Amino acid sequence: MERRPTIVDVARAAGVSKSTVSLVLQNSPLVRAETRADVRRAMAEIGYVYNRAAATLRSANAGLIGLVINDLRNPFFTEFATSVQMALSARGYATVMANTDEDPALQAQVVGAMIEHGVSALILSSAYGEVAPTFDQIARAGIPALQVLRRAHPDTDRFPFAAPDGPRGGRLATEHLLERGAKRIAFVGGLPGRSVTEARLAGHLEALAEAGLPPLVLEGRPVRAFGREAAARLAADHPEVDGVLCFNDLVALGLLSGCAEIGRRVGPDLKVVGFDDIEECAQVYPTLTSIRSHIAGFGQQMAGTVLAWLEEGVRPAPVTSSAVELIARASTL
Amino acid sequence: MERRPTIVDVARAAGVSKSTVSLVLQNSPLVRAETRADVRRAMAEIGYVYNRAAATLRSANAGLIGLVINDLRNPFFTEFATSVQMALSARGYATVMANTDEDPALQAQVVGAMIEHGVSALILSSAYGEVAPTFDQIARAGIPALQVLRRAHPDTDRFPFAAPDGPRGGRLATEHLLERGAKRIAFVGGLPGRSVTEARLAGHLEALAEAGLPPLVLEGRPVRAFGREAAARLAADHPEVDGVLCFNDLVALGLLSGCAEIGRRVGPDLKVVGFDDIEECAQVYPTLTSIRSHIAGFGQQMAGTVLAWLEEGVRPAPVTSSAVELIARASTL
DNA sequence: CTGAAAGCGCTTACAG
DNA sequence: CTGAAAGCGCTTACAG
Repeated sequence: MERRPTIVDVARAAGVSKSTVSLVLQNSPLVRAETRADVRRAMAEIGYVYNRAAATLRSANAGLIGLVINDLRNPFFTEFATSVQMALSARGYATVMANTDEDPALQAQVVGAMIEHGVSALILSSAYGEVAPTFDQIARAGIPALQVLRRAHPDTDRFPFAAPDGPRGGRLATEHLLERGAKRIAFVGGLPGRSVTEARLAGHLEALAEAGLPPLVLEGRPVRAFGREAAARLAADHPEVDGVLCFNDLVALGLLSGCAEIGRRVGPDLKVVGFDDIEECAQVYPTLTSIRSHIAGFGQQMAGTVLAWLEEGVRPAPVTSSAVELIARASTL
Repeated sequence: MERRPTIVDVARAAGVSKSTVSLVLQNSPLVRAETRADVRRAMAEIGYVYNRAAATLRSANAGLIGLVINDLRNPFFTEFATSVQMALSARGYATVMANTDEDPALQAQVVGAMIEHGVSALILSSAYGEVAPTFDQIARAGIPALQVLRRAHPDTDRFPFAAPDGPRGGRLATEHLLERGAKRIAFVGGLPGRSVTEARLAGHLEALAEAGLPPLVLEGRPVRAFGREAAARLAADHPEVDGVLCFNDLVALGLLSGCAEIGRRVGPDLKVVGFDDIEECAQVYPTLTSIRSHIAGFGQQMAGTVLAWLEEGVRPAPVTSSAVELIARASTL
């Protein structure tokens, strides 16, 4: 039957040894240009396809990176994951991707599967909770693993962490609301005790304290539905609130919908700032002021970071914060 | 150095031969329960991790499925990809996922990389355009490949195609608009000549013809920004239009924003139907009537279909349409 | 039910 | 620059 051709077949067709073919495959400078061309031609002729499984078995680097995401349906994480994957692809790596739906047990399982598949490194936007099983496996496998966006495991020496600067973003947003004349500001959405919530809230509370204003925090799931609910709750329970910093854009977009529903004008009556600046912020009405996390760029950077670690042994700093900036739009006019 | 343990180490620890270990790994009924337990215990003790690259080299099925998506940032495709990936994961398969950003050349490249990595099968929501390089490679590799959502390659005998029922959805949406009293209906968004546009439009035009109404089609990119623009264009150029079927939910959501912007009331003044029923439809204000494609269920089904093909040789029918239904909400009240 | 042997398709020293 | 040989960690018949 039509067995897939191997380097032996290529060697025969090109009239060289299989070692030479292997060297050509690795772009080794040891092979003469002419020989290289002969070999390449032979490959094309007989339809040779490189078998990475065999190469992996012998060498180690499988050219596979694992990407684990807590919520791939959330557009923020989708944008991140997509930009990581495309950057890795451009560097010749394939990406095994898995959504964990915020479930640490499922996360441990998919990470185990990825290790079996021989991923050379991992990028992990972890679920919260019992993450020991996940990280123990990674430690045993001894592969580079980068924590991104959420600091789920405290040992950042072993598992370096990188994320957009949450405290700075919280501060910028709050200062902006104050500049635009807000007198009573609420922080809406985000679950307590989670690293992202803590970071964003910290900057917010600092700026608020400096302005001599008391905090008002409405905790909640970081989803549209909560934002929508919050619009009604704010109007009913805290009518004096005239400025809102949302935990993320989804909450803010939900809040916008909720305000439209109850006839509250966003901008004049209630100033709203989102967080992350996903694409939709510029498309809704009114357009949404947000803290830009430059998530696509951040994803590309993480791809570069993990490959530098893997290929050149450049271990990233334990903690890295990437720059954020405020994008002012109609929701705070 | 700390070499990763192999089946030889397990065999030694358990006091059996490595063949036996291999059989245990494959859950072969040939091994006695007691022996199996001994082996499993030994594995746990020495921290054995299965090396799939080695297994693949010898056997073939790598337990890896390739998932190629034209636009992973679009929430409709994200939902699809995520549900496929999670269903595959539940069946013990890992997913190599890649976004092609609608670029057929990039698609050919990522498909080539996936084949090198030894994916056992492919699920492909293809880019449009020059897809021959993509499908030629797949044919040469001789692996099962399922076209989903978009019929990019005409040879559905070789590359079976499955998608939610576009004509039926187009018809249901149009009939609903008519029932709700719309007298002049436009179809907004979708690029001409593409399989999805053609399918949805076909059902729409049929239903319109049966009602004796003339068509009005505004072609455009299937994105929010186009929908937003379309709101203004409709108001200016076709003020008589009182019902709109959008190519997809993104266009419809953009249209809703655009209507809010120009102060046109969706529902009373203009009835709007989206297509696919992504999660956001139930969250916006006003809530959006849409054709539910059951995309998560569809994704799970596709995972099952490709595994049945791969594992049991059950080749799918050349063309499969999955059921759609209309979900009526406030945008057509 | 278990063991010994060959082989999957590469890469890696090691000679030449 | 090129070739012959060993070996990566499994699975697969084949005996027993």
